[in-house]
Amino acid sequence: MSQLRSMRRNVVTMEFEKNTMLFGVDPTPRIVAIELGETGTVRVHRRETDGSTMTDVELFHPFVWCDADVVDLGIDAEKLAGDLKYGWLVTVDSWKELIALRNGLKNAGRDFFAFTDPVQHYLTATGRTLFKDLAFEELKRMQVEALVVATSRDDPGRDDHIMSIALSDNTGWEELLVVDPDNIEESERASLKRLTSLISERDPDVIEGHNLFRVHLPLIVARAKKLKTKLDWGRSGGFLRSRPSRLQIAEKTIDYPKFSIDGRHFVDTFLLAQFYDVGMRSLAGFERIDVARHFDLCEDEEISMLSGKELQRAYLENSQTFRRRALCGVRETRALSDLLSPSYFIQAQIFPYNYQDVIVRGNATRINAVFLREYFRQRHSITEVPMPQAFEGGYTDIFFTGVARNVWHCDIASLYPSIMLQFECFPATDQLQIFRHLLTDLRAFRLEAKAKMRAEQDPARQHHLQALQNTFKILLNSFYGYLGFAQGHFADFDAAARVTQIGRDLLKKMIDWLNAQGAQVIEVDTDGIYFVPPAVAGGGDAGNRGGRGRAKDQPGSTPPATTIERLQQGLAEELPAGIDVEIDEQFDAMFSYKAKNYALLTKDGEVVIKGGALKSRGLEKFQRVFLEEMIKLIMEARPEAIADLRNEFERKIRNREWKIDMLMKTDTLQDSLDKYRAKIAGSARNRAAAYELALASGRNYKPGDQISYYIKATPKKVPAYEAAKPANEFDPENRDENVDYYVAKLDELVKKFGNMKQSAAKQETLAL
DNA sequence: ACCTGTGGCTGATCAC
DNA sequence: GTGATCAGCCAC
Repeated sequence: MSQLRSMRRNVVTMEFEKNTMLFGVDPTPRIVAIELGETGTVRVHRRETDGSTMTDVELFHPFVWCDADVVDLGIDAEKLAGDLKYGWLVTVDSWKELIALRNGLKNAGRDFFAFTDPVQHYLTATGRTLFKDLAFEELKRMQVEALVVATSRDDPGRDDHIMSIALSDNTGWEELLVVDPDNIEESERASLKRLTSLISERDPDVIEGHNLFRVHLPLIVARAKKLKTKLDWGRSGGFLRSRPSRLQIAEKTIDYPKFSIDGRHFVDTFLLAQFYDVGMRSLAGFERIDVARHFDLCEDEEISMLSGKELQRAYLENSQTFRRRALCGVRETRALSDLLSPSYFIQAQIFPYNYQDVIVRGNATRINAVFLREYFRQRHSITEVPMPQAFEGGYTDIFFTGVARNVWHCDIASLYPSIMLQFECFPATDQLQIFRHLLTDLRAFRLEAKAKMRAEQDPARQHHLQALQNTFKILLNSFYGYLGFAQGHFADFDAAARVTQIGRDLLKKMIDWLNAQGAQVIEVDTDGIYFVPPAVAGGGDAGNRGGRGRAKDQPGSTPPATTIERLQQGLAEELPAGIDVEIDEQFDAMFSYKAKNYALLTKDGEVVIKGGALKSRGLEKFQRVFLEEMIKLIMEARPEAIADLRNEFERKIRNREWKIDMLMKTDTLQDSLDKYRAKIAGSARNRAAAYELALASGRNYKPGDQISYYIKATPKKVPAYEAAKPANEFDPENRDENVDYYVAKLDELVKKFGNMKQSAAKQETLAL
């Protein structure tokens, strides 16, 4: 009970959580799940304060927006306010009726718009959202992981079967179901039945797993089918369903079977890790071991890294190692979810989507859903999606390449949101001015949440406020994207074009002013400028005119605060009200290579590298490490040490000292293998190593899957895709990597970047 | 059925 | 060998 009370304390209700435009108009608290019920109803599951779950049966009224009256079809429609295209609303009394209505309208050739998801219908129509007044800790989250015996080529007669199913939940409960190797069929069936009854008993709101969708659920379903065992995991008894789905994460498209079950949510930490990495770009890979290592969550690395064969042996020996590995899996999944899911928990309180769907919907889609909910509430007509139109983006430029010393950075705080508000760049069709209101409120809320976070003493509440303000930040930044979102009902490409135009003009104004002050502008991207301050301002000279190492021990090279203030003040005077500029960082050196590609040496001696040319995953690890160390030497004005560095790397390649992960490359498959084959046949693309290996493997690779490979020695020079070999087939006892190939890569790097100093000096002489 | 935006760089391959 | 094209990844 005291634990319960402490959970409840983490519910921080703030004024802004009463904002109905953002959180929906209906305050019904503690809804944990919604599912379709008997005809015309939904079941609404709520968490009681004692931790139990109550189920209410509520009426369900799905709806369709039409562009005209439908009285001739014998259907009642409500005329909506305003004069936007979809000005009539037809409401029905059950999901069945909605499907019939949609078919009827389609057959009659009518234009209409309707959501496809019943939960979105219900939440939009009622203004409810999940999880209001609920602490994240009060959500019942269960973790699942099935380990399987892989069919090996050595033993083709044997089917895959489950070795174990590990389970845990956020109360700390754990259970491990191990299939008896001497009585597989019966024991496996019993394990699956036990799994189903545990789900029913412990009644989780959320079922979590790493690779839940692409690995564990399909596996469990396949075995259950074979063993004729039903998976009735629904809160009210429904069965597990799945359909193919596709997910766009930045430039990657991931195909996966989307599973659903009535009254509960599935959360795949593999997907959470993918989304996390879009912002951070710091994960080495997306297997659980990669992610756990990154967040320092590994319980026992050695155990986590057991190979499939070792694991299978441990299983057959029924060893303690096996049990530890199996449980370690669900513990890591739980820890990962603890870190990565709170932001989505908050978003589920805002957007009219299922928790599970809030995760997979894009930012702009979620904003669109808020627009439509508010237009629905005010019984206002809505637009159709506008015709897409290309528009220009941010201003990027580079004025100096090479090494510069004493580099400052200035940037405009939240450039696009500021421009949208200050210059009224709002969607022309937004007759209710939702865009303006939401943007204004979100900005105020974020400041409020930030201030409260700083003042908060309790770590748990502070954590919640951090997640909250971060969620607001992401939302704020997505509003500009929404203007240019082709599927947004209220998108406005002209408004988006105005935003970027104003942004480009502001940046150019700042550059001109800095140059006029005698500063040397180095690199510019969208909302920020790297520059060397004018000599009078800070004592740091432009570039490295005076030779290396000069600036540091010069008197006045650390500028008095007033110098920064003077420059910042001067810049501010160039800019309109509501556009705030800040000189936020200073660096000892900058290695400026190309637009969006540079490195910085911080005052603490840290090296920060930006840009695909310098740190892309498309480079092998040894290249990334070498580049980082070489650039560090260049920025530290020690270029004479580069030759030694190169020789050391060459020695390690020739002596085959590294593990293969230093030499291998990891590519993400973008197309399905069928599509790749078709493109090759039609000469629509070139062959590529990753796809050729995927095809040769015979395994069912899907878009989003990653393949690691290296280049093996071949008698003759052949294209990379012919010399590529999967990294997992690398034999450390009989190494066959092509050392000449990798040494040549090393030399290319030295040739390309080792010369940079010279070219820098040359440009500099010209510039000065 | 699903989908925020534009700008920029590189490596691999292939046609010329 | 050179340039064009595509795919993949990264900055903001």
